[in-house]
Amino acid sequence: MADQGHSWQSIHDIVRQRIQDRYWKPGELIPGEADLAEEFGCARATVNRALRQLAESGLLDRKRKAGTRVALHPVRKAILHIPIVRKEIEERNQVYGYALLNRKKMSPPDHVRARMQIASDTKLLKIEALHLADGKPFLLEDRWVNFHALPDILKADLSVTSANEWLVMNAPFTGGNIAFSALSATKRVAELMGTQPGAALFAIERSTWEGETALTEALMVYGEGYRMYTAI
Amino acid sequence: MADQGHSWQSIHDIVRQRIQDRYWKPGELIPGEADLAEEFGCARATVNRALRQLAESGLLDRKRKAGTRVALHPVRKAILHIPIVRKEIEERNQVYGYALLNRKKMSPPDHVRARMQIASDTKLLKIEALHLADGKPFLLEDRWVNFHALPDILKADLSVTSANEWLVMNAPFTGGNIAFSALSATKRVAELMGTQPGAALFAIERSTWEGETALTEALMVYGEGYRMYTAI
DNA sequence: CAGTGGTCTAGACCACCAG
DNA sequence: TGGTGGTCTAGACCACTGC
Repeated sequence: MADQGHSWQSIHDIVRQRIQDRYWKPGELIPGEADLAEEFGCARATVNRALRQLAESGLLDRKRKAGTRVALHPVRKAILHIPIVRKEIEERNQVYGYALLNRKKMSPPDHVRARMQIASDTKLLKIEALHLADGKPFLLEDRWVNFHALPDILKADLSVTSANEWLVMNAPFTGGNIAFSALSATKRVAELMGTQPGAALFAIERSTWEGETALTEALMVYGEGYRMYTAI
Repeated sequence: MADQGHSWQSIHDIVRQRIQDRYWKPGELIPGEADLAEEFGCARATVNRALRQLAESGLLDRKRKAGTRVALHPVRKAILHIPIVRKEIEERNQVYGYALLNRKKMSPPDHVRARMQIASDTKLLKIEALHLADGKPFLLEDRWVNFHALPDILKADLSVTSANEWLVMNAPFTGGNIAFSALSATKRVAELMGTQPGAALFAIERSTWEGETALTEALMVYGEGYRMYTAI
């Protein structure tokens, strides 16, 4: 017979409760897996699963030999789900619209070239597009694409499918980074986004790489009042 | 002997590579755990561990009976680590400073009362504080604390330890949410933060709950030019 | 060196749900 | 209702690291 004792979920919950109740205090060493397995009447692997989950959540610190301790400074992790823009708008039950403003091969400015580690005589594909929700400006996409690494994008009809969406579907990447910031609307951005110059806008900069090769770098400027939510 | 075949990590990497190489295409059904276990010469549990990890990363969709498919729209998740402000500044090798601007019990405005689901005659502890990096304004903390649920905070010396830090160390919570946004500096905020009125500032609003009880709600306004980074 | 977590195995039962 | 993933077990070896 299997499954006589606790499930790893129930052990997870019990341990979390003990941490919350300060039965085990921050920094304190909790019993080893073998001891807990005996207490809960289950296999050590089951305890391991529960404690591993709690460690991933940042509630426990685990080290071989040293044992398992309640995290002193529980790292608060917020997991942001970054959807395709179209889906984000459709999930709000709004009608998605899209307008390609600009698309041409050109030499990127120095700061872009430096970040993407592109040779000085190399051109990139510059794309500007506006994403609309219910006909109103929602997001301004300003992007540089390394088409030498992604030649297929030159064949894509970017007036129908956004570069954002094309890349998600067609450009596997191995890594990258994201930066969130606030920026002040320039006159041009304000006109495009239908706000006043100087308005505070939420922006995301994203760069993605495949190995050592930069694929794309994008600045996504959201409309005024946009908020990005997540649960913790 | 154990550990003769592949490790779950190596299987994880192989499968990820196959997805990236389009050996298994988006939406496609991949072989079952038993088949893969045979192919890799390991136990099914090992394959399970690898595939579970990939599903958590959003690369696979798994369903009982239906099998495992390559995710059609790989959800891009960004994990934000939200540190204690002091640690964030110290990790930049800057000197942390802190100034308590305001601390008193008072009735919260309606929108705060509504969000926190506080009875209309209930007072909360209102705290304003400025966090400094190398003596310059870094973050403005504007917070409401439900001291009825956290009576100990009334005994804390918030002119030494920030409410932010006190709460992290002393207030276990079961849930909450975070919103990121951009806002325009009011005259008062601009004076405190040393910027011009109207400057675009990055802001985080956080609320935390223990069960059904709201513990605290905070608006954290960062200095001009602040960027929040994370890898993907 | 010895104790702890990390992992793997072979086998088993079960929950779910598409067909 | 049968196939698939989800989980549990008892036992084992290993890797890391504090003492």
